[in-house]
Amino acid sequence: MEEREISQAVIRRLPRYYRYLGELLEDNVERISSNELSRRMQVTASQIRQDLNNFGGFGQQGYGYNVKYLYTEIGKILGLDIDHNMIIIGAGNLGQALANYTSFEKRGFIFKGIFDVNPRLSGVSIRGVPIRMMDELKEFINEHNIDIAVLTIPKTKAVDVANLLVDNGVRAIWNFAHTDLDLPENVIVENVHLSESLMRLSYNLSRYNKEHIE
Amino acid sequence: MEEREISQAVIRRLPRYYRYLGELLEDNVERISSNELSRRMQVTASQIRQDLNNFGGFGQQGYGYNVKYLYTEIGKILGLDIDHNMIIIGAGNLGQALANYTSFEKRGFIFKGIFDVNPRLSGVSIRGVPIRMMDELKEFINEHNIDIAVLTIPKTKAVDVANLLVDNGVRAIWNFAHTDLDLPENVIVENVHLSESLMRLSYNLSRYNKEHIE
DNA sequence: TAGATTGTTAATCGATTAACAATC
DNA sequence: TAGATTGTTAATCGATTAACAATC
Repeated sequence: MEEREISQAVIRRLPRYYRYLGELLEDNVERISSNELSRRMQVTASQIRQDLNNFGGFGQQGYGYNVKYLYTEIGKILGLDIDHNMIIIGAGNLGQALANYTSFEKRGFIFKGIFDVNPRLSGVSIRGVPIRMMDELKEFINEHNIDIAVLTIPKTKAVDVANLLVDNGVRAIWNFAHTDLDLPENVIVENVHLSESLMRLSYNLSRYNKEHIE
Repeated sequence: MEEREISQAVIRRLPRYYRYLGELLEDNVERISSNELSRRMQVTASQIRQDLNNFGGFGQQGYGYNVKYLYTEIGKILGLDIDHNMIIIGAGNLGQALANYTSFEKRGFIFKGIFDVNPRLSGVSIRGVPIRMMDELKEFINEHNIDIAVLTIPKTKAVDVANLLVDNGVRAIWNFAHTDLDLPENVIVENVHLSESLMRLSYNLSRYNKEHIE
Protein backbone atom coordinates (compact mmCIF):
# COMPACT_ATOMS: atom_id res chain seq x y z
CA MET A 1 0.00 0.00 0.00
CA GLU A 2 2.31 2.68 1.27
CA GLU A 3 5.15 3.43 -1.13
CA ARG A 4 8.49 4.57 0.18
CA GLU A 5 7.74 8.06 1.46
CA ILE A 6 8.97 10.97 -0.62
CA SER A 7 10.47 13.76 1.43
CA GLN A 8 8.77 17.14 1.44
CA ALA A 9 12.08 18.66 0.37
CA VAL A 10 11.65 16.86 -2.95
CA ILE A 11 7.98 17.81 -3.25
CA ARG A 12 8.87 21.44 -2.68
CA ARG A 13 11.14 21.32 -5.74
CA LEU A 14 8.81 19.47 -8.11
CA PRO A 15 6.64 22.43 -9.12
CA ARG A 16 9.73 24.39 -9.98
CA TYR A 17 10.95 21.63 -12.29
CA TYR A 18 7.50 21.65 -13.80
CA ARG A 19 7.67 25.38 -14.41
CA TYR A 20 11.08 25.21 -16.08
CA LEU A 21 10.05 22.28 -18.24
CA GLY A 22 6.91 24.16 -19.26
CA GLU A 23 9.05 27.07 -20.39
CA LEU A 24 11.37 24.77 -22.33
CA LEU A 25 8.34 23.22 -23.96
CA GLU A 26 7.10 26.64 -25.02
CA ASP A 27 10.51 27.29 -26.50
CA ASN A 28 10.20 24.04 -28.46
CA VAL A 29 13.16 22.43 -26.75
CA GLU A 30 12.88 18.72 -27.34
CA ARG A 31 15.39 17.19 -24.95
CA ILE A 32 17.46 18.33 -22.02
CA SER A 33 20.21 16.82 -19.90
CA SER A 34 20.28 17.04 -16.14
CA ASN A 35 23.43 19.06 -16.58
CA GLU A 36 21.89 21.71 -18.80
CA LEU A 37 18.79 21.92 -16.61
CA SER A 38 21.01 22.21 -13.57
CA ARG A 39 22.77 25.17 -15.12
CA ARG A 40 19.51 26.94 -15.83
CA MET A 41 17.85 26.22 -12.51
CA GLN A 42 20.93 26.75 -10.35
CA VAL A 43 20.71 23.40 -8.63
CA THR A 44 23.03 20.42 -8.95
CA ALA A 45 22.51 17.89 -11.73
CA SER A 46 22.85 15.21 -9.10
CA GLN A 47 19.89 16.60 -7.22
CA ILE A 48 17.75 16.68 -10.32
CA ARG A 49 18.50 13.05 -11.12
CA GLN A 50 18.00 11.96 -7.54
CA ASP A 51 14.71 13.83 -7.28
CA LEU A 52 13.30 12.45 -10.50
CA ASN A 53 14.37 8.91 -9.72
CA ASN A 54 12.15 8.93 -6.67
CA PHE A 55 9.32 8.58 -9.14
CA GLY A 56 10.85 6.51 -11.89
CA GLY A 57 13.42 6.56 -14.64
CA PHE A 58 12.22 9.26 -16.98
CA GLY A 59 15.48 9.73 -18.82
CA GLN A 60 17.61 7.78 -21.21
CA GLN A 61 21.34 7.25 -20.96
CA GLY A 62 23.30 9.17 -23.55
CA TYR A 63 20.25 11.25 -24.46
CA GLY A 64 18.89 13.02 -21.42
CA TYR A 65 15.24 13.74 -20.79
CA ASN A 66 12.53 14.28 -23.33
CA VAL A 67 11.04 17.62 -22.29
CA LYS A 68 7.46 16.96 -23.25
CA TYR A 69 7.41 13.52 -21.69
CA LEU A 70 9.01 14.66 -18.46
CA TYR A 71 6.70 17.66 -18.25
CA THR A 72 3.67 15.41 -18.61
CA GLU A 73 4.94 12.90 -16.09
CA ILE A 74 5.70 15.51 -13.45
CA GLY A 75 2.26 16.95 -14.10
CA LYS A 76 0.77 13.54 -13.31
CA ILE A 77 2.89 13.18 -10.18
CA LEU A 78 1.60 16.55 -9.04
CA GLY A 79 -1.95 15.46 -9.73
CA LEU A 80 -2.50 18.12 -12.37
CA ASP A 81 -4.07 15.60 -14.74
CA ILE A 82 -7.10 15.36 -12.48
CA ASP A 83 -9.65 18.13 -11.95
CA HIS A 84 -10.31 19.41 -8.46
CA ASN A 85 -13.33 21.45 -7.54
CA MET A 86 -12.39 24.38 -5.39
CA ILE A 87 -14.19 26.99 -3.32
CA ILE A 88 -12.94 30.16 -1.71
CA ILE A 89 -14.05 31.13 1.77
CA GLY A 90 -13.70 34.87 2.29
CA ALA A 91 -14.45 37.28 -0.53
CA GLY A 92 -12.18 40.04 0.66
CA ASN A 93 -9.42 41.48 -1.47
CA LEU A 94 -7.30 38.37 -1.39
CA GLY A 95 -10.19 35.97 -1.93
CA GLN A 96 -11.32 37.97 -4.94
CA ALA A 97 -7.78 38.16 -6.25
CA LEU A 98 -7.45 34.39 -6.13
CA ALA A 99 -10.87 33.94 -7.69
CA ASN A 100 -9.63 35.92 -10.65
CA TYR A 101 -6.57 33.75 -11.20
CA THR A 102 -7.71 32.02 -14.34
CA SER A 103 -4.40 30.23 -14.62
CA PHE A 104 -5.37 27.85 -11.82
CA GLU A 105 -8.05 26.44 -14.03
CA LYS A 106 -5.49 25.35 -16.60
CA ARG A 107 -3.91 23.18 -13.92
CA GLY A 108 -7.19 21.51 -13.07
CA PHE A 109 -8.28 23.64 -10.14
CA ILE A 110 -11.86 24.56 -10.97
CA PHE A 111 -13.24 27.61 -9.22
CA LYS A 112 -16.77 26.61 -8.26
CA GLY A 113 -17.86 29.02 -5.57
CA ILE A 114 -16.96 31.82 -3.22
CA PHE A 115 -18.45 32.54 0.20
CA ASP A 116 -18.51 35.38 2.68
CA VAL A 117 -20.36 36.55 5.77
CA ASN A 118 -20.86 40.11 4.57
CA PRO A 119 -24.46 40.46 3.28
CA ARG A 120 -23.48 43.44 1.15
CA LEU A 121 -21.48 41.09 -1.05
CA SER A 122 -24.44 38.77 -1.52
CA GLY A 123 -25.12 38.33 -5.20
CA VAL A 124 -22.03 40.17 -6.39
CA SER A 125 -20.37 38.01 -9.01
CA ILE A 126 -16.76 37.20 -9.80
CA ARG A 127 -16.06 35.59 -13.13
CA GLY A 128 -19.74 34.74 -13.31
CA VAL A 129 -19.73 33.06 -9.90
CA PRO A 130 -21.97 34.75 -7.32
CA ILE A 131 -20.68 35.38 -3.82
CA ARG A 132 -22.76 33.20 -1.54
CA MET A 133 -23.53 33.49 2.14
CA MET A 134 -22.10 30.99 4.58
CA ASP A 135 -25.42 29.32 5.32
CA GLU A 136 -25.35 27.81 1.84
CA LEU A 137 -21.91 26.31 2.37
CA LYS A 138 -22.79 22.82 3.59
CA GLU A 139 -25.21 22.06 0.84
CA PHE A 140 -22.92 23.53 -1.79
CA ILE A 141 -19.94 21.38 -0.84
CA ASN A 142 -21.98 18.23 -1.13
CA GLU A 143 -23.74 19.13 -4.34
CA HIS A 144 -20.64 20.26 -6.16
CA ASN A 145 -18.21 17.66 -4.95
CA ILE A 146 -15.74 20.16 -3.55
CA ASP A 147 -12.41 18.80 -2.40
CA ILE A 148 -10.29 21.93 -2.04
CA ALA A 149 -11.19 25.00 0.02
CA VAL A 150 -9.18 28.20 0.05
CA LEU A 151 -9.27 30.02 3.37
CA THR A 152 -8.92 33.79 3.06
CA ILE A 153 -10.65 34.82 6.26
CA PRO A 154 -9.41 36.37 9.52
CA LYS A 155 -7.52 34.00 11.80
CA THR A 156 -10.17 34.32 14.51
CA LYS A 157 -12.66 32.48 12.33
CA ALA A 158 -10.29 30.19 10.47
CA VAL A 159 -10.22 27.27 12.90
CA ASP A 160 -14.00 26.97 13.17
CA VAL A 161 -14.58 27.32 9.47
CA ALA A 162 -11.86 24.78 8.72
CA ASN A 163 -13.54 22.25 10.98
CA LEU A 164 -16.88 22.91 9.33
CA LEU A 165 -15.34 22.38 5.91
CA VAL A 166 -13.69 19.14 6.90
CA ASP A 167 -16.84 17.83 8.55
CA ASN A 168 -18.57 18.31 5.23
CA GLY A 169 -16.05 16.43 3.20
CA VAL A 170 -13.44 18.95 2.11
CA ARG A 171 -10.20 17.07 1.72
CA ALA A 172 -7.62 19.83 1.40
CA ILE A 173 -7.29 23.38 2.65
CA TRP A 174 -5.17 26.11 1.16
CA ASN A 175 -4.79 28.26 4.23
CA PHE A 176 -4.04 31.98 3.96
CA ALA A 177 -5.21 32.75 7.49
CA HIS A 178 -2.47 33.68 9.93
CA THR A 179 -2.93 30.67 12.12
CA ASP A 180 -2.13 26.99 12.16
CA LEU A 181 -4.96 24.55 11.63
CA ASP A 182 -5.05 21.41 13.66
CA LEU A 183 -7.02 19.00 11.50
CA PRO A 184 -7.23 15.22 11.13
CA GLU A 185 -4.15 13.85 9.46
CA ASN A 186 -6.05 12.71 6.39
CA VAL A 187 -6.78 16.37 5.57
CA ILE A 188 -4.13 18.14 3.53
CA VAL A 189 -3.23 21.63 4.70
CA GLU A 190 -1.01 23.90 2.65
CA ASN A 191 -0.21 27.13 4.44
CA VAL A 192 0.56 30.45 2.80
CA HIS A 193 1.55 32.76 5.60
CA LEU A 194 2.30 35.99 3.79
CA SER A 195 3.36 37.92 6.86
CA GLU A 196 5.92 35.24 7.66
CA SER A 197 7.29 35.45 4.15
CA LEU A 198 7.64 39.21 4.53
CA MET A 199 9.45 38.75 7.85
CA ARG A 200 11.97 36.44 6.23
CA LEU A 201 12.61 39.11 3.65
CA SER A 202 13.00 41.62 6.45
CA TYR A 203 15.43 39.37 8.31
CA ASN A 204 17.63 38.93 5.28
CA LEU A 205 17.54 42.64 4.54
CA SER A 206 18.45 43.60 8.11
CA ARG A 207 21.19 41.03 8.33
CA TYR A 208 22.72 42.37 5.15
CA ASN A 209 22.59 45.91 6.52
CA LYS A 210 24.21 44.88 9.79
CA GLU A 211 26.99 42.98 8.10
CA HIS A 212 27.85 45.83 5.79
CA ILE A 213 27.48 48.84 8.03
CA GLU A 214 29.39 47.57 11.05
CA MET B 1 32.43 41.24 10.00
CA GLU B 2 30.52 38.19 8.90
CA GLU B 3 28.96 36.33 11.82
CA ARG B 4 28.59 32.58 11.67
CA GLU B 5 25.92 32.11 9.02
CA ILE B 6 22.46 31.17 10.24
CA SER B 7 20.82 28.50 8.11
CA GLN B 8 17.69 29.39 6.18
CA ALA B 9 15.96 26.47 7.90
CA VAL B 10 16.23 28.42 11.14
CA ILE B 11 15.12 31.69 9.53
CA ARG B 12 12.08 29.95 8.11
CA ARG B 13 11.00 29.02 11.63
CA LEU B 14 11.64 32.36 13.33
CA PRO B 15 8.46 34.14 12.19
CA ARG B 16 6.43 31.23 13.49
CA TYR B 17 8.03 31.51 16.93
CA TYR B 18 7.27 35.19 16.75
CA ARG B 19 3.63 34.52 15.99
CA TYR B 20 3.21 32.05 18.84
CA LEU B 21 4.95 34.36 21.28
CA GLY B 22 2.72 37.22 20.16
CA GLU B 23 -0.31 35.10 20.93
CA LEU B 24 1.05 34.14 24.34
CA LEU B 25 1.69 37.81 25.01
CA GLU B 26 -1.91 38.64 24.14
CA ASP B 27 -3.00 35.95 26.54
CA ASN B 28 -0.87 37.58 29.24
CA VAL B 29 1.40 34.58 29.61
CA GLU B 30 4.52 35.79 31.35
CA ARG B 31 6.95 32.94 30.94
CA ILE B 32 7.20 29.76 28.95
CA SER B 33 9.54 26.79 28.84
CA SER B 34 10.89 25.32 25.65
CA ASN B 35 8.98 22.20 26.58
CA GLU B 36 5.60 23.88 26.82
CA LEU B 37 6.22 25.88 23.67
CA SER B 38 7.28 22.70 21.91
CA ARG B 39 3.99 21.06 22.86
CA ARG B 40 1.99 23.96 21.45
CA MET B 41 3.97 24.39 18.27
CA GLN B 42 4.48 20.71 17.54
CA VAL B 43 8.22 20.94 17.24
CA THR B 44 10.87 19.53 19.57
CA ALA B 45 12.02 21.51 22.58
CA SER B 46 15.55 20.77 21.52
CA GLN B 47 14.99 22.50 18.21
CA ILE B 48 13.55 25.57 19.88
CA ARG B 49 16.54 25.89 22.18
CA GLN B 50 19.00 25.27 19.37
CA ASP B 51 17.30 27.79 17.11
CA LEU B 52 17.19 30.53 19.73
CA ASN B 53 20.77 29.94 20.81
CA ASN B 54 21.92 30.86 17.35
CA PHE B 55 21.15 34.42 18.37
CA GLY B 56 21.95 34.43 22.06
CA GLY B 57 20.85 33.07 25.39
CA PHE B 58 17.39 34.49 25.86
CA GLY B 59 16.29 32.09 28.58
CA GLN B 60 17.15 31.41 32.14
CA GLN B 61 17.85 28.03 33.68
CA GLY B 62 15.12 26.80 35.94
CA TYR B 63 12.75 29.52 34.70
CA GLY B 64 12.33 29.28 30.96
CA TYR B 65 11.84 32.23 28.67
CA ASN B 66 10.20 35.53 29.48
CA VAL B 67 7.54 35.85 26.77
CA LYS B 68 7.63 39.60 26.35
CA TYR B 69 11.42 39.76 26.27
CA LEU B 70 11.75 36.88 23.81
CA TYR B 71 9.05 38.34 21.59
CA THR B 72 10.84 41.67 21.47
CA GLU B 73 14.20 40.08 20.80
CA ILE B 74 12.94 37.92 17.96
CA GLY B 75 11.27 41.02 16.56
CA LYS B 76 14.64 42.75 16.52
CA ILE B 77 16.32 39.75 14.91
CA LEU B 78 13.67 39.84 12.18
CA GLY B 79 14.27 43.55 11.71
CA LEU B 80 10.74 44.49 12.70
CA ASP B 81 11.99 47.27 14.95
CA ILE B 82 13.05 49.26 11.90
CA ASP B 83 10.65 50.83 9.42
CA HIS B 84 10.90 49.92 5.76
CA ASN B 85 9.34 51.94 3.00
CA MET B 86 7.58 49.71 0.52
CA ILE B 87 5.99 50.10 -2.89
CA ILE B 88 3.82 47.74 -4.87
CA ILE B 89 4.32 47.29 -8.59
CA GLY B 90 1.15 46.05 -10.24
CA ALA B 91 -2.24 47.28 -9.07
CA GLY B 92 -4.19 44.23 -10.14
CA ASN B 93 -6.27 42.22 -7.72
CA LEU B 94 -3.33 40.85 -5.80
CA GLY B 95 -1.48 44.16 -5.66
CA GLN B 96 -4.57 45.89 -4.34
CA ALA B 97 -5.18 43.11 -1.84
CA LEU B 98 -1.68 43.50 -0.45
CA ALA B 99 -2.02 47.28 -0.40
CA ASN B 100 -5.01 46.82 1.87
CA TYR B 101 -3.14 44.66 4.39
CA THR B 102 -2.92 47.20 7.17
CA SER B 103 -1.28 44.63 9.41
CA PHE B 104 1.99 44.95 7.53
CA GLU B 105 2.28 48.50 8.79
CA LYS B 106 2.30 47.30 12.39
CA ARG B 107 5.43 45.33 11.59
CA GLY B 108 7.21 48.33 10.13
CA PHE B 109 6.42 47.85 6.46
CA ILE B 110 5.14 51.23 5.35
CA PHE B 111 3.03 51.26 2.21
CA LYS B 112 4.22 54.31 0.30
CA GLY B 113 3.09 53.86 -3.26
CA ILE B 114 1.53 51.62 -5.88
CA PHE B 115 2.25 51.60 -9.60
CA ASP B 116 0.69 50.18 -12.74
CA VAL B 117 0.82 50.52 -16.51
CA ASN B 118 -2.93 50.71 -16.99
CA PRO B 119 -3.89 54.39 -17.53
CA ARG B 120 -7.45 53.66 -16.43
CA LEU B 121 -6.15 53.11 -12.90
CA SER B 122 -4.35 56.43 -12.91
CA GLY B 123 -5.47 58.48 -9.94
CA VAL B 124 -7.54 55.73 -8.33
CA SER B 125 -6.61 55.60 -4.67
CA ILE B 126 -6.06 52.74 -2.25
CA ARG B 127 -5.96 53.66 1.42
CA GLY B 128 -5.37 57.23 0.35
CA VAL B 129 -2.45 56.32 -1.87
CA PRO B 130 -3.00 57.08 -5.55
CA ILE B 131 -2.08 54.51 -8.18
CA ARG B 132 0.77 56.02 -10.16
CA MET B 133 1.99 55.32 -13.66
CA MET B 134 5.34 53.62 -14.21
CA ASP B 135 7.05 56.71 -15.60
CA GLU B 136 7.00 58.22 -12.12
CA LEU B 137 8.70 55.18 -10.59
CA LYS B 138 12.34 56.23 -10.74
CA GLU B 139 11.82 59.57 -9.13
CA PHE B 140 9.48 58.17 -6.52
CA ILE B 141 11.93 55.54 -5.31
CA ASN B 142 14.61 58.13 -4.79
CA GLU B 143 12.42 60.72 -3.15
CA HIS B 144 10.73 58.34 -0.76
CA ASN B 145 13.68 56.21 0.17
CA ILE B 146 12.06 52.94 -0.86
CA ASP B 147 13.88 49.76 0.03
CA ILE B 148 11.26 47.08 -0.52
CA ALA B 149 9.27 46.54 -3.72
CA VAL B 150 6.44 44.07 -4.08
CA LEU B 151 6.16 42.59 -7.55
CA THR B 152 2.61 41.63 -8.52
CA ILE B 153 2.92 41.85 -12.27
CA PRO B 154 2.91 39.22 -15.05
CA LYS B 155 6.06 37.15 -15.32
CA THR B 156 6.80 38.50 -18.78
CA LYS B 157 7.49 41.92 -17.32
CA ALA B 158 8.89 40.90 -13.96
CA VAL B 159 12.54 40.53 -14.91
CA ASP B 160 12.80 43.92 -16.60
CA VAL B 161 10.95 45.73 -13.85
CA ALA B 162 13.04 44.03 -11.18
CA ASN B 163 16.21 45.23 -12.86
CA LEU B 164 14.82 48.75 -13.09
CA LEU B 165 13.94 48.71 -9.40
CA VAL B 166 17.36 47.48 -8.38
CA ASP B 167 19.10 50.01 -10.59
CA ASN B 168 17.26 52.69 -8.71
CA GLY B 169 18.21 51.52 -5.29
CA VAL B 170 15.56 49.04 -4.21
CA ARG B 171 17.23 46.59 -1.85
CA ALA B 172 14.66 43.81 -1.53
CA ILE B 173 11.96 42.35 -3.73
CA TRP B 174 8.93 40.42 -2.59
CA ASN B 175 8.25 38.53 -5.77
CA PHE B 176 4.78 37.23 -6.59
CA ALA B 177 5.49 36.85 -10.32
CA HIS B 178 5.76 33.28 -11.56
CA THR B 179 9.36 33.50 -12.49
CA ASP B 180 12.76 33.48 -10.85
CA LEU B 181 14.67 36.74 -10.69
CA ASP B 182 18.36 36.72 -11.30
CA LEU B 183 19.60 39.75 -9.42
CA PRO B 184 22.87 40.83 -7.82
CA GLU B 185 23.54 38.89 -4.65
CA ASN B 186 23.24 41.97 -2.47
CA VAL B 187 19.57 42.21 -3.41
CA ILE B 188 17.19 40.19 -1.24
CA VAL B 189 14.53 38.25 -3.12
CA GLU B 190 11.70 36.52 -1.32
CA ASN B 191 9.51 34.51 -3.66
CA VAL B 192 5.85 33.74 -3.17
CA HIS B 193 4.95 31.37 -5.95
CA LEU B 194 1.27 30.71 -5.29
CA SER B 195 0.81 28.26 -8.12
CA GLU B 196 3.66 26.16 -6.77
CA SER B 197 2.07 26.14 -3.35
CA LEU B 198 -1.17 24.94 -4.88
CA MET B 199 0.67 22.19 -6.75
CA ARG B 200 2.19 20.93 -3.52
CA LEU B 201 -1.28 20.76 -2.07
CA SER B 202 -2.39 18.90 -5.16
CA TYR B 203 0.49 16.45 -4.89
CA ASN B 204 -0.29 15.62 -1.29
CA LEU B 205 -3.97 15.23 -2.07
CA SER B 206 -3.34 12.95 -5.03
CA ARG B 207 -0.81 10.86 -3.16
CA TYR B 208 -3.28 10.36 -0.35
CA ASN B 209 -5.95 9.28 -2.82
CA LYS B 210 -3.63 6.83 -4.53
CA GLU B 211 -2.48 5.27 -1.28
CA HIS B 212 -5.99 4.76 -0.02
CA ILE B 213 -7.82 3.69 -3.13
CA GLU B 214 -5.39 1.08 -4.36
C1' DT C 1 31.60 1.37 -31.68
C1' DA C 2 32.54 5.65 -28.97
C1' DG C 3 30.50 9.25 -26.47
C1' DA C 4 27.15 10.90 -23.61
C1' DT C 5 24.35 10.83 -19.89
C1' DT C 6 21.41 8.43 -16.91
C1' DG C 7 20.33 5.68 -12.63
C1' DT C 8 22.14 4.42 -8.40
C1' DT C 9 25.45 3.52 -4.77
C1' DA C 10 28.65 5.56 -1.65
C1' DA C 11 30.57 9.67 0.70
C1' DT C 12 29.81 13.96 2.64
C1' DC C 13 27.56 17.46 4.65
C1' DG C 14 24.17 19.70 7.46
C1' DA C 15 20.21 19.68 10.33
C1' DT C 16 17.70 17.57 14.03
C1' DT C 17 17.39 15.20 18.25
C1' DA C 18 19.15 13.43 22.56
C1' DA C 19 21.68 13.93 26.61
C1' DC C 20 23.49 16.22 30.35
C1' DA C 21 26.37 19.53 32.80
C1' DA C 22 25.74 24.29 34.09
C1' DT C 23 23.07 27.37 36.62
C1' DC C 24 19.13 29.98 38.02
C1' DT D 1 19.14 23.73 48.94
C1' DA D 2 16.36 21.04 45.55
C1' DG D 3 14.04 21.27 41.34
C1' DA D 4 13.60 22.97 36.98
C1' DT D 5 15.13 24.18 32.74
C1' DT D 6 18.45 26.24 29.92
C1' DG D 7 22.67 26.22 26.88
C1' DT D 8 25.62 23.28 24.55
C1' DT D 9 28.07 19.11 23.19
C1' DA D 10 27.59 14.66 21.18
C1' DA D 11 24.87 11.28 18.51
C1' DT D 12 21.74 10.43 15.02
C1' DC D 13 19.31 11.05 11.16
C1' DG D 14 18.32 12.69 6.60
C1' DA D 15 19.40 15.24 2.57
C1' DT D 16 22.76 16.60 -0.81
C1' DT D 17 26.64 15.81 -3.61
C1' DA D 18 30.10 12.97 -5.82
C1' DA D 19 31.38 9.10 -8.33
C1' DC D 20 30.88 5.65 -11.53
C1' DA D 21 28.99 1.48 -13.61
C1' DA D 22 25.16 0.64 -16.68
C1' DT D 23 23.35 1.54 -21.02
C1' DC D 24 21.39 4.11 -24.75
